Amino acid sequence: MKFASSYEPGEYESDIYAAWEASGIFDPKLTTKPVDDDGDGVDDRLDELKESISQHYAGASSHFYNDHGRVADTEISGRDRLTRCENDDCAPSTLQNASFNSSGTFSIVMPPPNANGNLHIGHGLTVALEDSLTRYYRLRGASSWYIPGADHAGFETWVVYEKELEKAGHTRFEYSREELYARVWDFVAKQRGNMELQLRALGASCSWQDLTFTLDENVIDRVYTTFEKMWNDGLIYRGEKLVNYCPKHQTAFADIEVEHKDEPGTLWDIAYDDIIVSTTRPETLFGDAAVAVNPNDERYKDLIGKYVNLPLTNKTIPIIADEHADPEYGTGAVKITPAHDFDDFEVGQRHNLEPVQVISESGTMVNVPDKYYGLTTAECRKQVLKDLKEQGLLKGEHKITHSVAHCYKCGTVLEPMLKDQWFIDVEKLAKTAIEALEADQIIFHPANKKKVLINYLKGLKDWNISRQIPWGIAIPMFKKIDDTATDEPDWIFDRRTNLKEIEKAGVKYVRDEDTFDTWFSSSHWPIVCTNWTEDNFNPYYPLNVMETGADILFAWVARMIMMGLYVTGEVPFREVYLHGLVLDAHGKKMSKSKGNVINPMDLVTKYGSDAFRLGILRGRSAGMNQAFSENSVIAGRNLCNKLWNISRLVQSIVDEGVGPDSDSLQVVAAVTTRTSEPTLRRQASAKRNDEQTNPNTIYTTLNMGEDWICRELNECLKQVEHDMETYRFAEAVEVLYSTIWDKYADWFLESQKIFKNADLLKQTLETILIALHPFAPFVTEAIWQNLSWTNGFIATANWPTRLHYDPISAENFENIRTIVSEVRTTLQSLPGTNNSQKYALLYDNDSLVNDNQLLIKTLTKVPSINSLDGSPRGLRLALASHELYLDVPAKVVEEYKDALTEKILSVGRELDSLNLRMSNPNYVAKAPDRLVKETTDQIKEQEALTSRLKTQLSLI
RNA sequence: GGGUGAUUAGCUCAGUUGGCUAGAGCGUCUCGUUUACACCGAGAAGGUCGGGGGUUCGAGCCCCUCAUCACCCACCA
Repeated sequence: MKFASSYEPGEYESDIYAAWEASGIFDPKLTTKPVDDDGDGVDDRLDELKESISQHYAGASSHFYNDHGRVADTEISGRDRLTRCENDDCAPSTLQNASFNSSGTFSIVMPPPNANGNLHIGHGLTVALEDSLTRYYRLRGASSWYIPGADHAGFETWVVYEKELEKAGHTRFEYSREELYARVWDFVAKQRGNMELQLRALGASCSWQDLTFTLDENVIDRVYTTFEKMWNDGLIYRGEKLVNYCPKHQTAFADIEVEHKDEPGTLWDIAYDDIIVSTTRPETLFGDAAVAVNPNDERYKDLIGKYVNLPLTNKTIPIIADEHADPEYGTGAVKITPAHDFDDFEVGQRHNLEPVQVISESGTMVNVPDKYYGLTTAECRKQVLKDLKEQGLLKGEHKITHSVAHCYKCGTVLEPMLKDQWFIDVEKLAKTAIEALEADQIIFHPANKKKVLINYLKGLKDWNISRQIPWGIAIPMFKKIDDTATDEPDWIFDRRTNLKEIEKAGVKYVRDEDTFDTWFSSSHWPIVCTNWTEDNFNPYYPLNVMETGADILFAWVARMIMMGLYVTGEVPFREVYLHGLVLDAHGKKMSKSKGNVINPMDLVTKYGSDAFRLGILRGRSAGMNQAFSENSVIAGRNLCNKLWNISRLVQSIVDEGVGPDSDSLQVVAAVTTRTSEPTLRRQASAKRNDEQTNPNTIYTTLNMGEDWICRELNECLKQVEHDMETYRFAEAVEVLYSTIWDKYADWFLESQKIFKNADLLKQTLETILIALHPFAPFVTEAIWQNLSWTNGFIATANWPTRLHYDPISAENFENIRTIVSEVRTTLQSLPGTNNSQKYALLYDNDSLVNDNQLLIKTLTKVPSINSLDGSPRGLRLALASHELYLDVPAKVVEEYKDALTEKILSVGRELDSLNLRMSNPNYVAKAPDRLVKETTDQIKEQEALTSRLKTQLSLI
């Protein structure tokens, strides 16, 4: 036997992944280049692919048996079969995904992890989700394409690199842009590779040949094309605007990158001659252009239009009226500093005030009296306050809480700074996106995010795409330096960003040193990953689904939608699945400072990749921030080991060579016949169409347990299909877990220790292995490779078709289960230990029990099952509506009396509540007949049970 | 200030358009080891579904209200 007694993931995972990767099964069946030999304008391979999918649905079986006991006609074509079986529970459900149905493809892109970083827990979740989807659709026959990516992570990487520079005693200012870019490129190249290995360890079935790096040439090319188009369309403009600027990193940010935090601060009252202004930033007073008061503020009405002296300077500034001033706040008078405050900037524009920049890009004071020149803002504030105090101009000081903008990376307080930057006019882009969203061209999971996104887009401001960091895609704009060429535009677009200076029509231009905001290039991700081009056939665009974190809904998803629509005229994806944050076991955010960070790779090493995937999907739903603990990974590990041992047992039975043809089975079958024979016997029904599975796998169900497991597996498949197509991953895992463990192992396999129907065991084991494969790819493949009768990879097997069974027989097995459970419960509640080995089970003229003695005996472990001779004795079982007794001495029965009385009371309570419901005339009149009948039946059942229990009690 | 979500067993969470006695994993307790698995088997305990009101024959689910928590956006001189 090849199977060890427990599954050790470490022994299999890397070999399995290597085999998958080498075989090329992760690459899509279709490329993006069309083949049209017959010239009908449709890609020929699409037809083939669709045909193979139809074949797959058909399951190529010549007969099938449905739940109504009829054998269907032979030779049903795939398509017909699909239609006919839709409501019949005998074929896999029709795939819900619209684009899958039309093209036979499934495409998904990976949100690119930082090329030179390590994967964190969020990546672990992303891969578990995306890979489960990919593998599911691959098994369903789609040409599946999971496109991996690596991010140059412009700002993140730059921050890391700059720290390295600092450590080495250097600064960025010692190098040119070109030198810095080259150095970071080398730095990243050296660090690269870890995360790609980690993706493999997580089992990501992505197409490595198509890995896209965010600085790949085709990416830059596409980004430049879009930029050029926008430039020509007038969507790009250069504006001197206030931007959030980090003095430490010396770059501007988009609004979205700014982190606001509530902090304690001070509001100072400062006398500007006759008027006292309130400010939290006294040091910026040198940049003041006015004092504003509310036009309706009676206190200051007479001062409007007058001039006051600006303290510590010899400047005078006007008092103006503006709604911006809130009479309720502070003194009601506010100083206006257009160059260093967003609101003030707007006030300044309204009143034609000249902005004066008093803080430099490195965060020191400029354009101020010599005394203050060169001080940092903090030093300057101190000095200004001191000087104001000495002059008696500081009139008040109030402690307040206000929100302050911080750099999301280093925490430095951001400085609003007046800068020339490239902006995108987002109005039209946002409008188009909103229309697409409102027309439901994209389905969101969770659904409410659509509304949230529309809300965001409605208030979107123009997008600053300039960044002053060298690590990124250079902005392809050049500024005229030749002043004599007055007819030429100041700025021109040109792709030659490898050159610092260019010449065009005899005029010299110099390149803008800035790089693009990474979100600008990232917004092209679905376009560049799928190789979408203007003139190309591409069955993979739009993507079927975009899976990413809910936290970057605005930063990324919104921009991909706008850009997709702008560039391709189509939405970039049909559906969006957003996952929430993975929190620690107590629902707290993971952070280095709290020390509660979980490294996914540690868990993979400890418990295996599958265990991690199962564990992180458990209990998780779209868009929710949810806790994660090692316990759920342990549960996943246990399932893998369980499955391994299930397979071990099945293989050992198969090795014994028993099957429907063998003599031994005939003997067993003879003593375990069905209580009810189905009207027609199904036959040769489970032949598979794929040569990767044994074409001789044919089974016949021979007893109730076998029919029952087929029914349960069908039900499980149906649920998993539904869950996958509605993105309910946790539910899919849940139903697989309980089907495999609680049903397949605990009942079916236990019963197969007697019956040993090898062909059915093979068939059903394949079913559960394939169904679990999307979630636990390694263990299912390891088992598949170890089983004696399977061929090829399970990763490319066909999704199971429904199993055929006798429904009446399947239902009868439930009776056996009830009997067995009650025997077990009763025996355990009797006084003493090892009761199961003490007392025999007695039955009276009961064919179900008579025919299944061996099974019941095995499952309950009672020493014997005997026909009752003479009058009843011992303890009568009550819940099962069969006349059964445990052969227990009178003395023991006596001790069971209390338990019995309690049981009668509890059944009585239930009966009361049922009767109460029926006594309500409105219930009978208004509730659906189905429910009323159900209640009536229940009352009958409970009454019968009560009377049985009472009889039992009276016997004692 | 605007918005979104949450509140169900000791812990973490399911509970799909309202409909059987509200489920799972982990934890707890009892019993069990003749070879698939102790990463196991059999059983058990544990919830007035955040509070209050309403709609309904019927509410964990729908409506109103209150409370608590979390997150997002805007913004606070």
